[in-house]
Amino acid sequence: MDIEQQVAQAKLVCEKRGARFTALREQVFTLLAKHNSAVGAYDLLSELQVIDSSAKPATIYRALDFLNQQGFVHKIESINAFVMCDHFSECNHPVQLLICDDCGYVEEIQSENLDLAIRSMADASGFKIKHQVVEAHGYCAKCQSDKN
Amino acid sequence: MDIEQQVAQAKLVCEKRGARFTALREQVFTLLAKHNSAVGAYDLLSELQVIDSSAKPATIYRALDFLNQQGFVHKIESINAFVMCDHFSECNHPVQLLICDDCGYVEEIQSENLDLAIRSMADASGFKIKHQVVEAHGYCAKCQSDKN
DNA sequence: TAAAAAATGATATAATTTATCTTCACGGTT
DNA sequence: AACCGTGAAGATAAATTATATCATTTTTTA
Ligand SMILES: [Zn+2]
Ligand SMILES: [Zn+2]
Ligand SMILES: [Zn+2]
Ligand SMILES: [Zn+2]
Repeated sequence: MDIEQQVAQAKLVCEKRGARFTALREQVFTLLAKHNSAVGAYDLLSELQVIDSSAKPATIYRALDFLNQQGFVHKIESINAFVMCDHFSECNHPVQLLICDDCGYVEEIQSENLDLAIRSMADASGFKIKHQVVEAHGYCAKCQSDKN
Repeated sequence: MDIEQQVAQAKLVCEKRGARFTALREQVFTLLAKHNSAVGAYDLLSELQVIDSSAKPATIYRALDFLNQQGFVHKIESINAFVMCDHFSECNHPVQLLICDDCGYVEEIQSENLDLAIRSMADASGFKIKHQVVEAHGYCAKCQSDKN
Protein backbone atom coordinates (compact mmCIF):
# COMPACT_ATOMS: atom_id res chain seq x y z
CA MET A 1 0.00 0.00 0.00
CA ASP A 2 1.46 3.35 -0.95
CA ILE A 3 1.23 6.48 1.13
CA GLU A 4 -1.70 8.04 -0.70
CA GLN A 5 -3.73 4.92 -0.14
CA GLN A 6 -2.81 4.92 3.52
CA VAL A 7 -3.88 8.54 3.85
CA ALA A 8 -7.14 7.79 2.09
CA GLN A 9 -7.78 4.85 4.36
CA ALA A 10 -7.04 6.91 7.46
CA LYS A 11 -9.42 9.62 6.28
CA LEU A 12 -12.11 7.04 5.74
CA VAL A 13 -11.65 5.53 9.18
CA CYS A 14 -11.76 8.95 10.81
CA GLU A 15 -14.90 9.90 8.95
CA LYS A 16 -16.63 6.76 10.17
CA ARG A 17 -15.59 7.51 13.73
CA GLY A 18 -16.35 11.20 13.67
CA ALA A 19 -12.70 11.95 14.33
CA ARG A 20 -10.99 14.89 12.66
CA PHE A 21 -8.09 14.07 10.38
CA THR A 22 -6.84 17.65 10.23
CA ALA A 23 -4.15 19.01 7.90
CA LEU A 24 -1.61 18.91 10.70
CA ARG A 25 -2.42 15.34 11.60
CA GLU A 26 -2.26 14.34 7.96
CA GLN A 27 1.16 15.95 7.65
CA VAL A 28 2.52 14.02 10.62
CA PHE A 29 0.87 10.83 9.39
CA THR A 30 2.50 11.27 6.00
CA LEU A 31 5.92 12.01 7.43
CA LEU A 32 5.75 8.87 9.51
CA ALA A 33 4.47 6.83 6.58
CA LYS A 34 7.52 7.82 4.56
CA HIS A 35 9.72 5.95 7.02
CA ASN A 36 9.74 2.19 7.12
CA SER A 37 11.32 2.26 10.51
CA ALA A 38 10.91 3.79 13.95
CA VAL A 39 11.19 7.56 14.24
CA GLY A 40 11.65 9.67 17.34
CA ALA A 41 9.23 12.50 18.13
CA TYR A 42 11.92 15.14 17.82
CA ASP A 43 13.18 13.76 14.50
CA LEU A 44 9.64 13.97 13.26
CA LEU A 45 9.41 17.48 14.65
CA SER A 46 12.47 18.51 12.64
CA GLU A 47 10.86 17.14 9.51
CA LEU A 48 7.60 18.87 10.26
CA GLN A 49 9.36 22.18 10.83
CA VAL A 50 10.52 22.14 7.22
CA ILE A 51 6.86 22.45 6.23
CA ASP A 52 5.62 24.37 9.25
CA SER A 53 8.35 26.36 10.94
CA SER A 54 6.13 27.23 13.89
CA ALA A 55 5.78 23.59 14.99
CA LYS A 56 6.78 22.93 18.60
CA PRO A 57 7.18 19.75 20.66
CA ALA A 58 3.57 19.88 21.79
CA THR A 59 2.51 20.07 18.15
CA ILE A 60 4.09 16.75 17.30
CA TYR A 61 3.16 15.03 20.55
CA ARG A 62 -0.46 16.03 20.17
CA ALA A 63 -0.59 14.78 16.62
CA LEU A 64 1.13 11.52 17.58
CA ASP A 65 -1.24 11.12 20.48
CA PHE A 66 -4.21 11.40 18.16
CA LEU A 67 -2.73 9.02 15.58
CA ASN A 68 -1.90 6.58 18.32
CA GLN A 69 -5.42 6.74 19.74
CA GLN A 70 -6.84 6.05 16.33
CA GLY A 71 -4.48 3.09 16.03
CA PHE A 72 -2.72 4.49 12.98
CA VAL A 73 0.67 4.51 14.64
CA HIS A 74 2.24 2.63 17.51
CA LYS A 75 4.55 3.96 20.14
CA ILE A 76 7.59 1.77 20.73
CA GLU A 77 8.05 2.06 24.47
CA SER A 78 11.50 0.53 24.64
CA ILE A 79 13.08 3.09 22.32
CA ASN A 80 10.78 6.09 22.65
CA ALA A 81 9.90 6.11 19.01
CA PHE A 82 6.91 5.77 16.74
CA VAL A 83 6.07 3.59 13.77
CA MET A 84 3.22 3.31 11.29
CA CYS A 85 0.81 0.50 11.93
CA ASP A 86 0.80 -2.24 9.32
CA HIS A 87 -2.92 -2.83 9.35
CA PHE A 88 -4.68 -0.05 11.16
CA SER A 89 -8.09 -0.85 9.77
CA GLU A 90 -8.22 -3.84 12.10
CA CYS A 91 -8.73 -1.81 15.17
CA ASN A 92 -7.50 -2.57 18.66
CA HIS A 93 -5.24 -5.46 17.74
CA PRO A 94 -2.49 -6.42 20.14
CA VAL A 95 0.75 -4.77 19.09
CA GLN A 96 3.67 -7.12 18.52
CA LEU A 97 6.89 -5.77 17.07
CA LEU A 98 10.28 -7.05 15.95
CA ILE A 99 12.79 -4.22 16.14
CA CYS A 100 16.22 -4.35 14.51
CA ASP A 101 18.75 -2.73 16.80
CA ASP A 102 21.13 -2.31 13.89
CA CYS A 103 19.12 -0.61 11.13
CA GLY A 104 15.99 0.41 13.03
CA TYR A 105 13.66 -1.57 10.82
CA VAL A 106 10.44 -2.56 12.55
CA GLU A 107 8.28 -5.51 11.56
CA GLU A 108 4.79 -5.72 12.96
CA ILE A 109 3.74 -9.30 13.48
CA GLN A 110 0.42 -10.87 14.39
CA SER A 111 0.56 -14.00 16.43
CA GLU A 112 -2.67 -15.27 17.85
CA ASN A 113 -0.68 -17.81 19.87
CA LEU A 114 1.38 -15.06 21.44
CA ASP A 115 -1.72 -13.15 22.41
CA LEU A 116 -3.32 -16.30 23.81
CA ALA A 117 -0.20 -17.20 25.76
CA ILE A 118 -0.22 -13.83 27.50
CA ARG A 119 -3.94 -13.95 28.16
CA SER A 120 -3.85 -17.43 29.58
CA MET A 121 -1.11 -16.44 32.02
CA ALA A 122 -3.08 -13.36 33.00
CA ASP A 123 -6.25 -15.39 33.49
CA ALA A 124 -4.42 -17.75 35.78
CA SER A 125 -3.64 -14.80 38.05
CA GLY A 126 -7.04 -13.19 37.75
CA PHE A 127 -5.39 -10.31 35.95
CA LYS A 128 -7.42 -8.38 33.38
CA ILE A 129 -5.34 -7.15 30.44
CA LYS A 130 -6.19 -3.83 28.83
CA HIS A 131 -3.10 -3.21 26.75
CA GLN A 132 -0.01 -5.15 25.75
CA VAL A 133 3.52 -4.09 24.98
CA VAL A 134 5.41 -6.76 23.05
CA GLU A 135 8.70 -5.59 21.58
CA ALA A 136 11.40 -8.04 20.58
CA HIS A 137 14.83 -6.57 19.90
CA GLY A 138 17.57 -8.13 17.83
CA TYR A 139 18.74 -8.20 14.23
CA CYS A 140 16.71 -8.42 11.07
CA ALA A 141 17.52 -10.90 8.30
CA LYS A 142 19.20 -8.23 6.20
CA CYS A 143 21.48 -7.01 8.97
CA GLN A 144 22.52 -10.55 9.81
CA SER A 145 23.54 -11.30 6.24
CA ASP A 146 25.34 -7.97 6.01
CA LYS A 147 27.68 -9.15 8.71
CA ASN A 148 29.07 -11.95 6.55
CA MET B 1 12.10 -15.02 50.29
CA ASP B 2 12.82 -12.11 52.59
CA ILE B 3 15.10 -9.22 51.82
CA GLU B 4 18.13 -10.50 53.68
CA GLN B 5 17.98 -13.73 51.77
CA GLN B 6 17.70 -11.83 48.52
CA VAL B 7 20.74 -9.75 49.39
CA ALA B 8 22.69 -12.86 50.33
CA GLN B 9 21.74 -14.49 47.07
CA ALA B 10 22.76 -11.44 45.06
CA LYS B 11 26.11 -11.33 46.84
CA LEU B 12 26.68 -14.97 46.04
CA VAL B 13 25.85 -14.51 42.38
CA CYS B 14 28.15 -11.52 42.13
CA GLU B 15 30.98 -13.36 43.79
CA LYS B 16 30.66 -16.19 41.28
CA ARG B 17 30.72 -13.72 38.42
CA GLY B 18 33.50 -11.54 39.76
CA ALA B 19 31.08 -8.60 39.88
CA ARG B 20 31.26 -6.11 42.72
CA PHE B 21 28.17 -5.84 44.89
CA THR B 22 29.26 -2.57 46.48
CA ALA B 23 27.63 -0.87 49.45
CA LEU B 24 25.87 1.60 47.19
CA ARG B 25 24.54 -1.13 44.95
CA GLU B 26 23.35 -3.07 47.94
CA GLN B 27 21.54 -0.03 49.26
CA VAL B 28 19.69 0.48 46.00
CA PHE B 29 18.99 -3.23 45.75
CA THR B 30 17.53 -3.22 49.23
CA LEU B 31 15.40 -0.15 48.63
CA LEU B 32 13.94 -1.74 45.54
CA ALA B 33 13.40 -5.04 47.32
CA LYS B 34 11.30 -3.27 49.93
CA HIS B 35 8.74 -2.42 47.27
CA ASN B 36 6.54 -5.09 45.79
CA SER B 37 5.72 -2.83 42.89
CA ALA B 38 7.36 -0.71 40.25
CA VAL B 39 9.40 2.27 41.42
CA GLY B 40 10.66 5.21 39.42
CA ALA B 41 14.33 6.13 39.42
CA TYR B 42 13.67 9.48 41.07
CA ASP B 43 11.48 7.98 43.76
CA LEU B 44 14.29 5.60 44.48
CA LEU B 45 16.72 8.51 44.47
CA SER B 46 14.65 10.30 47.10
CA GLU B 47 14.74 7.22 49.26
CA LEU B 48 18.46 6.83 48.77
CA GLN B 49 19.08 10.45 49.68
CA VAL B 50 17.70 9.77 53.14
CA ILE B 51 20.68 7.48 53.68
CA ASP B 52 23.16 9.25 51.44
CA SER B 53 22.37 12.92 50.97
CA SER B 54 25.01 13.31 48.28
CA ALA B 55 23.26 10.91 45.90
CA LYS B 56 22.54 12.34 42.47
CA PRO B 57 20.57 11.04 39.45
CA ALA B 58 23.70 9.45 38.01
CA THR B 59 24.19 7.61 41.29
CA ILE B 60 20.88 5.83 41.05
CA TYR B 61 21.01 5.25 37.32
CA ARG B 62 24.44 3.68 37.57
CA ALA B 63 23.36 1.39 40.36
CA LEU B 64 20.19 0.43 38.51
CA ASP B 65 22.20 -0.17 35.37
CA PHE B 66 24.44 -2.57 37.24
CA LEU B 67 21.56 -4.36 38.92
CA ASN B 68 19.80 -4.62 35.59
CA GLN B 69 22.87 -6.06 33.89
CA GLN B 70 23.18 -8.64 36.62
CA GLY B 71 19.53 -9.49 36.09
CA PHE B 72 18.55 -8.57 39.66
CA VAL B 73 16.07 -5.95 38.56
CA HIS B 74 14.06 -5.30 35.43
CA LYS B 75 13.34 -2.01 33.81
CA ILE B 76 9.70 -1.55 32.83
CA GLU B 77 10.00 0.32 29.56
CA SER B 78 6.36 1.32 29.27
CA ILE B 79 6.29 3.22 32.55
CA ASN B 80 9.94 4.16 33.10
CA ALA B 81 10.18 2.25 36.33
CA PHE B 82 12.08 -0.59 37.91
CA VAL B 83 11.10 -3.75 39.69
CA MET B 84 12.92 -6.56 41.52
CA CYS B 85 13.27 -9.76 39.58
CA ASP B 86 11.34 -12.68 40.95
CA HIS B 87 13.96 -15.29 40.25
CA PHE B 88 17.23 -13.66 39.39
CA SER B 89 19.30 -16.77 39.93
CA GLU B 90 17.92 -18.15 36.67
CA CYS B 91 19.90 -15.83 34.53
CA ASN B 92 18.95 -14.36 31.18
CA HIS B 93 15.34 -15.45 31.26
CA PRO B 94 12.85 -13.63 29.05
CA VAL B 95 11.11 -10.90 31.04
CA GLN B 96 7.33 -11.09 31.07
CA LEU B 97 5.36 -8.74 33.30
CA LEU B 98 1.76 -8.08 34.29
CA ILE B 99 1.45 -4.50 35.48
CA CYS B 100 -1.55 -3.19 37.38
CA ASP B 101 -2.33 0.34 36.20
CA ASP B 102 -4.34 0.95 39.33
CA CYS B 103 -2.09 -0.04 42.24
CA GLY B 104 1.25 -0.46 40.47
CA TYR B 105 1.65 -4.07 41.47
CA VAL B 106 3.87 -6.05 39.12
CA GLU B 107 3.71 -9.79 38.66
CA GLU B 108 6.54 -11.48 36.84
CA ILE B 109 5.33 -14.49 34.91
CA GLN B 110 7.17 -17.22 33.06
CA SER B 111 5.47 -18.63 30.04
CA GLU B 112 7.47 -20.92 27.85
CA ASN B 113 4.64 -20.80 25.33
CA LEU B 114 4.83 -17.05 25.17
CA ASP B 115 8.55 -17.15 24.56
CA LEU B 116 8.14 -19.83 21.92
CA ALA B 117 5.38 -17.91 20.17
CA ILE B 118 7.61 -14.87 19.82
CA ARG B 119 10.59 -16.91 18.69
CA SER B 120 8.63 -18.81 16.11
CA MET B 121 7.35 -15.59 14.58
CA ALA B 122 10.87 -14.17 14.57
CA ASP B 123 12.25 -17.32 12.97
CA ALA B 124 9.68 -17.08 10.22
CA SER B 125 11.10 -13.66 9.33
CA GLY B 126 14.74 -14.61 9.77
CA PHE B 127 14.89 -12.25 12.71
CA LYS B 128 17.32 -13.03 15.51
CA ILE B 129 16.02 -11.99 18.95
CA LYS B 130 18.44 -10.72 21.55
CA HIS B 131 16.06 -9.22 24.08
CA GLN B 132 12.34 -9.17 24.68
CA VAL B 133 10.05 -6.60 26.23
CA VAL B 134 6.73 -8.13 27.25
CA GLU B 135 4.61 -5.87 29.45
CA ALA B 136 0.88 -6.42 29.81
CA HIS B 137 -1.09 -3.59 31.41
CA GLY B 138 -4.44 -3.87 33.10
CA TYR B 139 -5.87 -4.55 36.53
CA CYS B 140 -4.79 -7.08 39.09
CA ALA B 141 -7.25 -9.41 40.83
CA LYS B 142 -7.27 -7.28 43.96
CA CYS B 143 -8.03 -4.02 42.18
CA GLN B 144 -10.84 -5.65 40.21
CA SER B 145 -12.55 -6.93 43.34
CA ASP B 146 -12.05 -3.56 45.04
CA LYS B 147 -14.30 -2.01 42.41
CA ASN B 148 -17.33 -4.02 43.52
C1' DT C 1 -25.66 33.74 14.78
C1' DA C 2 -24.41 32.42 19.42
C1' DA C 3 -22.61 29.11 22.40
C1' DA C 4 -19.95 24.99 23.16
C1' DA C 5 -16.32 21.95 22.00
C1' DA C 6 -12.15 20.76 19.91
C1' DA C 7 -7.78 21.89 17.92
C1' DT C 8 -3.77 24.65 17.61
C1' DG C 9 -0.33 28.28 19.01
C1' DA C 10 2.81 29.92 22.30
C1' DT C 11 5.46 29.56 26.19
C1' DA C 12 7.29 27.38 29.81
C1' DT C 13 8.61 23.65 32.45
C1' DA C 14 8.81 18.87 34.09
C1' DA C 15 10.62 14.29 33.92
C1' DT C 16 13.90 11.04 32.39
C1' DT C 17 18.43 9.84 31.05
C1' DT C 18 23.24 10.35 29.69
C1' DA C 19 27.98 12.50 29.17
C1' DT C 20 32.26 13.99 30.97
C1' DC C 21 35.81 14.65 33.88
C1' DT C 22 37.75 14.06 38.37
C1' DT C 23 38.66 11.57 42.42
C1' DC C 24 38.59 7.49 45.11
C1' DA C 25 38.81 2.50 46.31
C1' DC C 26 40.05 -2.15 45.32
C1' DG C 27 43.11 -6.05 43.48
C1' DG C 28 46.87 -7.77 41.75
C1' DT C 29 51.97 -7.14 41.01
C1' DT C 30 56.61 -6.07 42.02
C1' DA D 1 54.57 -2.22 51.73
C1' DA D 2 54.60 0.80 47.63
C1' DC D 3 53.07 0.80 42.79
C1' DC D 4 49.84 0.47 39.14
C1' DG D 5 45.78 -0.46 36.45
C1' DT D 6 40.88 -0.92 36.53
C1' DG D 7 36.52 -0.02 37.80
C1' DA D 8 33.36 2.67 40.90
C1' DA D 9 31.66 6.83 42.66
C1' DG D 10 31.39 12.06 43.06
C1' DA D 11 30.29 16.34 40.83
C1' DT D 12 28.56 18.99 37.36
C1' DA D 13 26.29 19.73 33.33
C1' DA D 14 23.56 18.79 29.55
C1' DA D 15 20.72 16.03 26.34
C1' DT D 16 16.47 13.81 25.50
C1' DT D 17 11.69 13.01 26.07
C1' DA D 18 7.25 14.63 27.43
C1' DT D 19 3.64 17.51 29.60
C1' DA D 20 1.17 21.72 31.63
C1' DT D 21 -1.14 25.94 30.95
C1' DC D 22 -3.44 29.54 28.95
C1' DA D 23 -4.65 32.26 24.86
C1' DT D 24 -6.47 32.02 20.24
C1' DT D 25 -8.57 29.99 16.37
C1' DT D 26 -11.47 26.72 14.04
C1' DT D 27 -15.27 23.64 13.86
C1' DT D 28 -19.55 21.83 15.37
C1' DT D 29 -23.96 22.13 17.36
C1' DA D 30 -28.06 24.29 18.70
ZN1 LIG E 1 -0.62 -2.36 14.31
ZN1 LIG F 1 18.34 -4.48 10.42
ZN1 LIG G 1 13.02 -11.77 36.18
ZN1 LIG H 1 -3.85 -3.54 41.37
